[in-house]
Order: sequence, then C-alpha cells, then structure tokens
Amino acid sequence: MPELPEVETARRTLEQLVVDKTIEDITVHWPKIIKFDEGVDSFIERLKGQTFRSIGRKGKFLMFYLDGDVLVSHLRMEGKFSVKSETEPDDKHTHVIFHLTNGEQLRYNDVRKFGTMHLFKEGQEYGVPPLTLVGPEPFDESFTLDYFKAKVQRSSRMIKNILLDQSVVAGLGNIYVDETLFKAGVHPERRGSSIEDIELVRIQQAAAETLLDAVEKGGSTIRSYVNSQGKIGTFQKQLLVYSQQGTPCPNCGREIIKIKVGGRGTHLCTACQQ
DNA sequence: ACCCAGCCCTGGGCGC
DNA sequence: TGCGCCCAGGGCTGGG
Repeated sequence: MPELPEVETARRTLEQLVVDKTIEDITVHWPKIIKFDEGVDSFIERLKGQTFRSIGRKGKFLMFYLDGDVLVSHLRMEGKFSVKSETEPDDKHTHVIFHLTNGEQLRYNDVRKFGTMHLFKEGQEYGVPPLTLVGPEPFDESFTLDYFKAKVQRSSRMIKNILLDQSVVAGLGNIYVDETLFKAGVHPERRGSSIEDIELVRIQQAAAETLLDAVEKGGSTIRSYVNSQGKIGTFQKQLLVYSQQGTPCPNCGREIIKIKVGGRGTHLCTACQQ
C-alpha cells in the first residue's frame, strides 16, 4: 500500500523515465479511474501531444506536470506506474496506457482499481479537491508544534485517526502510523485532547524520521508492491510493529498485538505505548 | 464535529 | 481441487 515513501520512490523513478517524453495517445480500459468531469474522451484529447516536464508529489499524490496541465494521481492500495516498450505484453491489471511517441508506454496497473487520476490546468490544482484536503507533511516547516497542538489537543478523536487524516498531516498511512506511534510510545487509541506537548513532539519527530528513513530505503514492499522499475523497497525488513503481531516487542520483549482502531488493523505494544 | 457502515475492487487465506 | 466466505484498506459519501 503506497504511502509517502512508496509514492516518493515512484516519483523519483518515473522522473528518470518519462520527463521529456510526449504523449501520442491514451488507452483507457477502466474509465472509473479517470476523474474528469468532461469525460474520458476529452481527458485523452486534452493530453495528446503534451510532454512530461516534471513530476511532483504532495502527500500521497503524484503530480505529472505537462504543457500547461497537471495530471494528479492517487495510487490508493495497489496502484503502480511503469514504463515499458510497446512490444511488451501488458497484464490484465493494466487499466490506463499512455502511448509515448518514442515507442514506450507509461502504464497504470492496479489490481484493486481504487486509484484515481484528476486533470487540472496548472496552477488550479491546489484550489480544488482532492489537493485542497492535503495538509503539511511531517518534515514541512509549516508542521509546527503550535499547528499540531491545535489540531490534536482540541480533538476528541483517537490519535491514530487524527494521524491518518491527510488534512492534518499528509503522507502517513496504516503502516507508518503504527510505526510512528510505537516509536513515540503513544497508544493509538489515546484521545487527542489527552496527548501532552512532549508526546506531540515525539510523534512529530517519529513521523518525520520514519518517513525519511523509509524513503531512503525505497519504501516498503508489502505483498506485491514494487516500484516503477520493478525494484523492491527494503523498509519492510525494519518494521517494528506493523504486521509483527505475535512476535516480541523490539523494545521490551512483550508480545506485539493487533487490534482494530477505526476499522483499521492496528499493531502495538501495550507495555511501551501508554 | 465526530463516528460508523458502506462503497469501490480483487486476490489470498480460510474452512469444509 | 474447489467452492464460498471473509478480509485487507484510502478516501469518500451518507446517515446517526
């Protein structure tokens, strides 16, 4: 499941592969992925002839900058982009194909079909959903203690739910939230209003540290997730609690347990996280 | 303002 | 071997 580190890894890889390449045509096998009011046909027509200029990222969104337009894509659970020669056969989960003028293809593959693509005129993308709902990333300068205090300590929601809220802090998903709360020593079911300043600082540091470390390792490869070059990340080897239920806590040796928080599988050590 | 269920999907794991 | 069932989950919507 791509979270910020996996999306950033994809961004870096794709930038090497598609910048300066031009879209000749687009094939859409699963139209629901295209979130464009004017329809799939106009989506295709508008992108034809445009060249990829750069690739950005905001939270878990990939942003492909072209000639005046920006394609904003969310990979959701299992979405992935790859660049292949047009002679390579595509599998049944390839739903969108950008045919490039050099004979290559940028392919969007998604077993769950949950991913999305929005298209905006460059400059308008931040004024409308989905990007209006994306807050600061853990290492942004605007992610200050005062900002975080206001969002957390005035809330009765559980801290895990607050951290999964992309408008509060962008980039964390189920894996890295569990890792962050373990490192910070905070129980995921604690109410926001009960979290002390010192704990908020620990959460901020743990979130930034965890995400940056995972970016360095190329993200986590859970199940079949691989990046655009088919390479796998290695961060899953150093997950402290996620999917570690039944094994000893790396800190105290007590058993890591799995519970449900807000409908999400949640991994923690009840001794280390109060 | 919050929570929850349901929705979108399919493959994998389970019981039988 | 295989069927049917349930689960996983990010973001969104609709109802309480």
